[in-house]
Amino acid sequence: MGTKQQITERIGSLLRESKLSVTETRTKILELFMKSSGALEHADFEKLTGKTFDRVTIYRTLQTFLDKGIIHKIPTTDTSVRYALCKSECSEHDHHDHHIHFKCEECGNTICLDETDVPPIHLPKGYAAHTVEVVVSGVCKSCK
Amino acid sequence: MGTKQQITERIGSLLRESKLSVTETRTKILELFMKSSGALEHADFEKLTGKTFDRVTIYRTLQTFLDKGIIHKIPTTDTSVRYALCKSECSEHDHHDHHIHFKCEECGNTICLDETDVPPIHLPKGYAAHTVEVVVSGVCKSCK
DNA sequence: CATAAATTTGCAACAATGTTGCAAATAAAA
DNA sequence: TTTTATTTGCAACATTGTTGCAAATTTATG
Repeated sequence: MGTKQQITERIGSLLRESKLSVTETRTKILELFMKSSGALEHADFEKLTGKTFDRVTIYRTLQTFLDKGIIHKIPTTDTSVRYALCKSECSEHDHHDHHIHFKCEECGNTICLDETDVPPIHLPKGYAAHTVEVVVSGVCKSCK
Repeated sequence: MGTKQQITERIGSLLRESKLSVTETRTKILELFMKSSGALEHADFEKLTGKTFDRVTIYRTLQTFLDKGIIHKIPTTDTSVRYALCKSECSEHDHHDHHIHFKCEECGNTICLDETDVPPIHLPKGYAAHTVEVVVSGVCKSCK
């Protein structure tokens, strides 16, 4: 994981690579992503340690990160929106998630299973697939 | 598809089987589900032909149908919630969707691909799967 | 390092979406 | 037909997401 300072430096590079100003909000939000194992939703960012950020700022920051391919959304069956950090293969114009998502029914956490590939889906004739999203619900390692 | 009257009768049976009163709202909403090929969202129900139903009634009706296993939700990456009719295998206490969902990036429609099975997912050790949701985005038959 | 230019933030105001309690209306049971 | 149970619609509210704009912060420039 690295020291606090190393993480801050890594975040700085990430933001500069994406041609974004290095600001307190962006740094804090990325820190939270790196610290937490699972996917985050909007509410998680409002209770950030110390200073609280305006809801609007958080919405805009998350949207910016989505645009730049730094984070991705995870599909849900409710109105909540969950976000997770992208791996290095993702970029602004070529944004793929080749992993599946797992939502634990016990603890409620959603995590990216990076090692588990999305299986090939055989669609009926006439359909062209662009992206495939897989969300598995069940009981996770920790809750078993 | 059958005549209007046959559909109405089928809807009546479906509701009675689920131990629900046969009301105008429920009938109209089920009619809309049966007429439309794809998944529906809340807004689609508000502009129902003729009489308009209260938003609250629609929310409650959809929730009731979910509880009874008449419809199911489809995961999305935004805040919208999409619903589709369940097939006969679904019931109140045993609710599976063994098909995948396809969202067309052209026309915006979401449809259930009933013939396309969900492939088996090989999870890492320690994870127990309960349900698997697959949503494929791309271009559908009609838009190609 | 100081200043100018560009970007980001926070506030206010609004829009859209979802929820709850309760009385009136409707459907089912007697 | 009358009684009982269920459903509906209204009002009021809670939550979530959006837009314009001025103040604050960050980056670029001399």
